Amino acid sequence: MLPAMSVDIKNHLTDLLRAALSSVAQQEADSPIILERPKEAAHGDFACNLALQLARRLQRNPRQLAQLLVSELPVSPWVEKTEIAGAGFINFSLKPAAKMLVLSTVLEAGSGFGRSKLGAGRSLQLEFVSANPTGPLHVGHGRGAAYGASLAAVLAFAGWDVTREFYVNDAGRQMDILAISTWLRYLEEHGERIPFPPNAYQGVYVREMAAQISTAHGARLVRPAAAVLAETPGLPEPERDDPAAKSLREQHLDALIENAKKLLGNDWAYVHDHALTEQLADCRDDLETFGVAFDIWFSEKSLFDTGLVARAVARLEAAEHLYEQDGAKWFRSTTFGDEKDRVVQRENGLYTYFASDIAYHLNKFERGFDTVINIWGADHHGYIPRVKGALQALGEDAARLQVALVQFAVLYRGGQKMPMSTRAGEFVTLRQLREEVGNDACRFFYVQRKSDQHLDFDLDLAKRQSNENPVFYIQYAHARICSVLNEWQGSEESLIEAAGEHAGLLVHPRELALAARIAEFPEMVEAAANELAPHFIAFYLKDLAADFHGYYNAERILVAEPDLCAARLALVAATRQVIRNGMALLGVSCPASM
RNA sequence: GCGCCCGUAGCUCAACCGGAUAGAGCAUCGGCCUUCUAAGCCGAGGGUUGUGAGUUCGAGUCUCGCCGGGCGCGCCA
Repeated sequence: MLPAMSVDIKNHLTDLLRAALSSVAQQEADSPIILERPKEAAHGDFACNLALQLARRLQRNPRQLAQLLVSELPVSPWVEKTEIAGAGFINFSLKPAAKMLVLSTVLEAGSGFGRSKLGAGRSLQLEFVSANPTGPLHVGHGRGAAYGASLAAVLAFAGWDVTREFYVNDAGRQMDILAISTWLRYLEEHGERIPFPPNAYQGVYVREMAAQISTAHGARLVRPAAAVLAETPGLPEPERDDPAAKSLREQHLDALIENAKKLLGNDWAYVHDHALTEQLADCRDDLETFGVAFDIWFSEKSLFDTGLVARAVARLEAAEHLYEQDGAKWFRSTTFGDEKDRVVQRENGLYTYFASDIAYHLNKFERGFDTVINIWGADHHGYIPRVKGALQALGEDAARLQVALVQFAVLYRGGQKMPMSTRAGEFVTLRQLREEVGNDACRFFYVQRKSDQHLDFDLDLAKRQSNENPVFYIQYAHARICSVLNEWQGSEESLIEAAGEHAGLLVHPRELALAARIAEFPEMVEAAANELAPHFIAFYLKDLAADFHGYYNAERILVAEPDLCAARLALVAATRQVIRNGMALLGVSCPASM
């Protein structure tokens, strides 16, 4: 028997071409050789456009060059024929046995099939979600979570050493607003009615936290409301929507916070931390249920506590990238291609969010990751030049930072766009979405689009348990295979044996197509990793399932001839394995029966 | 106004450093279950890839203009 498992057909063909190339044109021997899988079956199993690529540099007719290359190709036991087609493509057709080599590979590798060394163990940090812990995650966060988790899985499978990180914005004004919102609701519970500001957090979860505090501390945190009200400027009329009114409301809220801090003393920190802990726990629980896990929850506050923010700003200052204007410190980001310079330290001495973000990114780089990837909402795209600029100014190689932008997801129900105003607290939470359509459909729907493409999330479709729903289509293929293997009741080992010995019996066009699809999986993983595009996997799985369903309907698997039956079982068992491996990357389950 | 992203079948979207006749699903129409799960399969129709030029053996893909849509342009986070 031939050493089937050790042969990777694509590499094999590349080697053949490389050899031919060096004898035809020594000076071009290092040119990249790309093998494609032609869409058209008549074009063989692999196609190479090498002759077309090199024709001009070598000043030769592409077809003649292709002819030359073909005549220099070493003989291979796996190649049936080599043809020159079209403008100068070299098309390879493989012997049926060569196309089935992959079955042994899949069955032996199992859940490891498709694993790649592309990343070569290089360290990579992936930061995603990083939502403010000021309320439940909504459907927009869900897309970032699903995309990030799938991408992390793909990159890890492709050989990177991946660290998944959530940046916790626990230091800013937003957290203070959450704390004041909680305290005001608490006061309401105890009969101290202070008008609840329209720009505070309106959600029911705030009342829930207030109730928790009441349960634990009774009325201990009640302070006379009049004292707070007396020192806070009045709110403008609710109808007013002009910039001045908006500004007044923000001032009012800030004043409330300041007064509350004074009134509550240490209890302010208690309310603040309670709210933070609650929301963070809720967020973590939400994500975990969604199959999204993080290795590190990185606190923004810790950057201030360790002095890193001040240090980063000082370093920028020492490198003369800062200047003072109107009492504030500005980073000259225009030097690095930004539209305008940015404030890092305000007139009141407080650092901006940008300053802590510089510190955070500096910290990421200092931790030594080879590559740092941020997943941001597309509305943050204008933020990229200033962060990269700051890293450059600090003497870092900004190219180590990549930013993947995720567009918004828009929910549709009954063909109608669903409103998602966070202000009114009517937004759909990730939790609601998950519970409505289920984790599997949720994860899959989020990643079946290119991430930088707007996503229309059709709730009705996601819930439908029918052929219209791609998740079920793939899971159904898996369940069917389980059912067949169940019926057969043989051992896994015998299938590996069958794949090695009888795979040559598989010559039906659908069998060849299915095997070719299976063989493509490792390439899809690498492509998805390179392009940061887990949606490749989603599309691939749909194609794989389609190939299987077509085969299943056309041919019976459990046939009387034992060798043919075993070979077919090996083929579908390999299909099942690849479905599992692919679905695992997307965080979608594979039930054995449906 | 400036910057970034997008425009592909009736709808939602693919298209692997530019490759051969631009592909799927849904929807529409016509077929397939006494046999391993019909949540399936087979077939048909449906396109000047917004538009005009350019680059080259070759452009949905790259460059420029125009048209249309989204987002961003705070001492907010």
